[in-house]
Amino acid sequence: MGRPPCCVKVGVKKGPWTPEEDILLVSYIQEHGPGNWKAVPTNTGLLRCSKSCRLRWTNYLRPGIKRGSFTEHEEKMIIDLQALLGNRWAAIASYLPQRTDNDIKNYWNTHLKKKLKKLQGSGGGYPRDGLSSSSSSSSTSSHQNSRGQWERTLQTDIQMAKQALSDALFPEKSSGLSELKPSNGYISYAKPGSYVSSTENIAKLLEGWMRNPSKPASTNSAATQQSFDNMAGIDSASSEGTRRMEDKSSIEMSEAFESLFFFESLDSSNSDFSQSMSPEASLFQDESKPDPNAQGQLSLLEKWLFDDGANQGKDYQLSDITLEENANFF
DNA sequence: AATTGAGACAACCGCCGATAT
DNA sequence: GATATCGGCGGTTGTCTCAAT
Repeated sequence: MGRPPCCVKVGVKKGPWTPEEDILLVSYIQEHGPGNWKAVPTNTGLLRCSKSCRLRWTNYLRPGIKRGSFTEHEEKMIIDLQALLGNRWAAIASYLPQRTDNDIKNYWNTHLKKKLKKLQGSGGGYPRDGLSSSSSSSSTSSHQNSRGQWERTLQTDIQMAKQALSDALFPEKSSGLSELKPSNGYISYAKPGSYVSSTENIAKLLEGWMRNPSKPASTNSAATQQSFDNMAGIDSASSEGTRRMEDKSSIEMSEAFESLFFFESLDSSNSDFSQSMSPEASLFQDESKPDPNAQGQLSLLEKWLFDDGANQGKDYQLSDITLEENANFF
């Protein structure tokens, strides 16, 4: 018995969000924090369903989202993580905290699928075809092979995926098979400070909407400017949204909306924001200080990745890892 | 300049698990 | 325990942009 759709109500607006709607939503969340999405349409007057509000926030408006083209490093991480985790985009996104699961899913479907298909056709490239790693290949082979063969195939898959993932996550520890040099110096999990402000996201949206923003006198603090500078540097590779905006107007808009969209909730003391994130993603939320738990979980992952020696030769059971240790990861 | 097709991505839909009643 | 509700996730679709013709 499925649930009825949440938005059967007549009068619920669909389609692209307008800047005005975005402002309403962001203002509300700035005041109340994310969560209790059911109340958002009621309290804001938005003619959107709660789900739509949550999605808009999660995929577009929330702070720290990086837009634009994916770096080589990100791309490889996605491929490797997909091989390891399957189409669990939210889990994959937790390793790329600046990217949303929707973005990663889109990128996979539009770019990487084709790329991997090509690579597979040419017989080179990445060790695993992520397309078939999670289910299709395994299930197909399960029909063709005996159980033992299937298990061996799976073992090989796991080992290869682990190797690929370790290469991507810990290039300094890898065997150097696939040295990656992120073009922008972005290291996803290791630099909590790489989180960026949402101002540019909003500024992009609001371009042309407000031509004469009244510049708040107190918004040009060194901290916020630094934040924007960092963001601009990080996001310099982005093309789609950024190229539509002149640098000057970008800065002006960012300054104009700095006060509106400066999220105190980014502070680690605010738990609402973290609660709105997936457990995985919240690992990366704290800008100011590394999360000891995150460190611990990374260590666990690291341990698993590099624990081959100890486990090789033994009857290695994936389920041992996934059921127990993954329970700690996710 | 107009048309068209492909690519990119924002948004929707339906299902599931967790939780409240 | 049954049911209703909510938030979250993954698959899919719709719309927009841009390059090629």
